[in-house]
Amino acid sequence: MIESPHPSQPRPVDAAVEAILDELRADGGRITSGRRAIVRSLLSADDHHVTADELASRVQVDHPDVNRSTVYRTLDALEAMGVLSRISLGTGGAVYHLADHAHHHLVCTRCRSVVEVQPGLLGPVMDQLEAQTGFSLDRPHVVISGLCASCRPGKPS
Amino acid sequence: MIESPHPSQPRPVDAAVEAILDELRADGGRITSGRRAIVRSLLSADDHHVTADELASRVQVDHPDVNRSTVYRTLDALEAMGVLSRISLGTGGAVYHLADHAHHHLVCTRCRSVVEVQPGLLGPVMDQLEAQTGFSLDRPHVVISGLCASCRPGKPS
DNA sequence: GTTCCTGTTGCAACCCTATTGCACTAACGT
DNA sequence: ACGTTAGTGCAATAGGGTTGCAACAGGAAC
Repeated sequence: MIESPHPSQPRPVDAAVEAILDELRADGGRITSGRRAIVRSLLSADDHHVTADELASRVQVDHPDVNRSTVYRTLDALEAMGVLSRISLGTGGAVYHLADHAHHHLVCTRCRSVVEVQPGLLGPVMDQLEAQTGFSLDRPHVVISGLCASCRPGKPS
Repeated sequence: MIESPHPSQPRPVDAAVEAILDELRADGGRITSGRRAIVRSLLSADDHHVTADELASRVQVDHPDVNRSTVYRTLDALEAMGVLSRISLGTGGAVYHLADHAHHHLVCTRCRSVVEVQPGLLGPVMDQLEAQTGFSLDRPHVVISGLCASCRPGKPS
């Protein structure tokens, strides 16, 4: 990993990592190299939805000494702080994404890909559901399953 | 279990059990006492959402020799035939309900109670989602999580 | 009624995701 | 530098479900 030649212009990812770590510290938590690596990996993930296991594997490339249970515990801590959301996709592992990136989820039951849906679309219906049932809906965690365009019957492979 | 004194007027549950078993037979399957017990228990469940484990326990009261894996395999078979739907509630076990009883689900993340929502309400939004994303949504399996009225913060216990 | 083919079952072992108890380590306020 | 205490690695455990295999049993054909 080559560091930027312009330390006075930190990469946005680095700034975001430190911002989250600061939250963690402000919450009475401690900053360890493992946690820094986990947060960095979380932020630099291309797809915004990572499972705990994927994250552990990625982190362990550079930090083989970071245990899977540490990843789980760190994710728990970050979720408890509201920094990220844990989305349970039904089958298989849960996925995590940053909480500031709010949306609903469509997940393909065959290829397990996740498509994000703007929260606006479901808003009015959710309001109506809440009024009818007295539920307080968990809007960032809404998951609707189905078959994505490529997995629909009639499509090749 | 006392049988009806009027065998010419079978109880509705019995008729429904045999109807499902007939489907199973028509599909090339065989009818066993275990399967009959499982289907009967499924149909006489008061709440329409049973987990595989609950079902196994109920069946084993009268049929202790019916194994858990048999329950899973029978439920799989019935689901494959479209007789029932398996709903994955996120955390904890999946629940099953009859497919002819279509609805969406709100599930409380605290007490795990399930409230049914008429399919009509979400229909238009689902159409829109499908058009936008190319997904073919799994309408009977829609689950939205949240806190039910009794578990909302500020309520007693 | 018997036979035979094949679907079904019980059992135990296993998989996957996640959690936990415990002894040890290390962050960070002082 | 030190002490407190949060965080960590490790191994064991839990929950929910699946699977390989040998034995068993529907039920169509005779």
